[in-house]
Amino acid sequence: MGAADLEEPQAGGRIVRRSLQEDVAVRLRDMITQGVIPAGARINEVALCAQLGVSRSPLREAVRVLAGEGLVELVPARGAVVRRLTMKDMADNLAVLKALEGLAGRLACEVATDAAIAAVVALHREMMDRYAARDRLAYFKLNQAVHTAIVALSDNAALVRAHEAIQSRMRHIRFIGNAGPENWAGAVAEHETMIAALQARDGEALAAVLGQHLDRTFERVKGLLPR
Amino acid sequence: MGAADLEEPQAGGRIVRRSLQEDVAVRLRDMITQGVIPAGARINEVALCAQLGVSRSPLREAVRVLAGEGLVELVPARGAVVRRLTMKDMADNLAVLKALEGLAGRLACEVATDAAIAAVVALHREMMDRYAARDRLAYFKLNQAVHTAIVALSDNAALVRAHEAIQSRMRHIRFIGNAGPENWAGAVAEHETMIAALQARDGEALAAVLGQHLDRTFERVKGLLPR
DNA sequence: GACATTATGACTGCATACAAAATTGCAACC
DNA sequence: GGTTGCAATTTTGTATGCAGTCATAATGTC
Repeated sequence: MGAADLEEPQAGGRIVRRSLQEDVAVRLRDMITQGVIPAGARINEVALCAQLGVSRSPLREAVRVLAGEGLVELVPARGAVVRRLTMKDMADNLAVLKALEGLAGRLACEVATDAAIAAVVALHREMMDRYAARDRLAYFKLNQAVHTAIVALSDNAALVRAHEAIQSRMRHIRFIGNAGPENWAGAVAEHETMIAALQARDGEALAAVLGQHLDRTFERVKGLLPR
Repeated sequence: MGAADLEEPQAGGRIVRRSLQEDVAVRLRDMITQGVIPAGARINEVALCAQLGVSRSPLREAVRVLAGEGLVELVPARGAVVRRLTMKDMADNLAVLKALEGLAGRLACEVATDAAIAAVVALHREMMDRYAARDRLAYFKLNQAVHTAIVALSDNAALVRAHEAIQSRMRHIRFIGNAGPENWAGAVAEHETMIAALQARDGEALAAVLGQHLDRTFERVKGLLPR
């Protein structure tokens, strides 16, 4: 898993040099969302180094980046621990997410170009195809991509960053929630409504349905949390 | 400068073990907000290590944390660069901040205890004292503390974190804006209105005045930005 | 048998060493 | 005059070593 991503060939674009610690950071984020490293677990440096085939320096530095993002917590003399979300944390994050996506929705309807909206719609359609094929992992990734893309329509980098920070913290819960027998059809229907509001450029409606969608998502994954 | 902070003695509190990289991170944040390391500047590791009297490991790891927070940018093979805010970045951040503080204001009026509100009012009064004494640095710090405290009243950790992340990115602009001859009295008056709304537990009013305050703050520091 | 104490092992934090890449300076060339 | 090629130096990225700290198991005492 983790392959078959949505990377563009970027023929003429700027050349990208990547450092080892960046790759490690990406891998660690994936491992956390997929539960390979469970919430609350300590990160054993030497063990992970052996597994990933890197030395401790790039791993430690990658972990520090995740700490800054709030994905892990640094405990002195005890290393890094994957942050565990309580029910309240989840609710808190969702409240913030609602505010952010609401703002994003309103801005998107105001400033996005038709082409950009069309691109999101295309993403949505691809997601629907995956739904039709019952490809859960692909659906999950495209679902996240759609939300990220809608926020990106706002053309507000700070908003994108804040949104991504919160999303990455909740991604694990969503990941396991995605595997369960929740109301998949319901979520899909909400997405249809979202896209309709976006195409109509009705910011208020989009903000409202995004909020609703988040509330219901909360309901869907609620049972998976401690306390 | 940087001394005379508002740290509690924490006599009975839990013992705090601090690592070197944490201290370095704190120092770096201060250096960035105060412009000791200017926006857009590369961070020279060996030079900073010599200045701070630490080796490269803790410095690099601290820098990685700041990168995760979005304060600096990691450029492969070229180290870390202090993120530079364009006018648009500033506007973007403010839009998000408005959404966050609006949410915080509404929540605060709903859930905060009277004692907690009283503590914020006390902070506000101390800030007013500093204003009366024209102590700009102390005023600046207390001003930030008041905003942080109001957000903290919401009892929403995710909100606090998101707010802090954005605040820390704008802190430098505010710092230099604080030194200039802006409309200090106006800002102070807005703070009075804020506190009044808080004491009245009028969430909508508080959200509105927080938004206004942010807009005007933007006006005040607008001229200090590139482009 | 339960509890306090000590000893052992594992792990993190920091420092340092080495390798690879980039910046700088200079000279040659078009 | 400006650009290009090259070499020297600086700087970053990665690996490794060592000391301090924490967790756990073993030991001894009541």
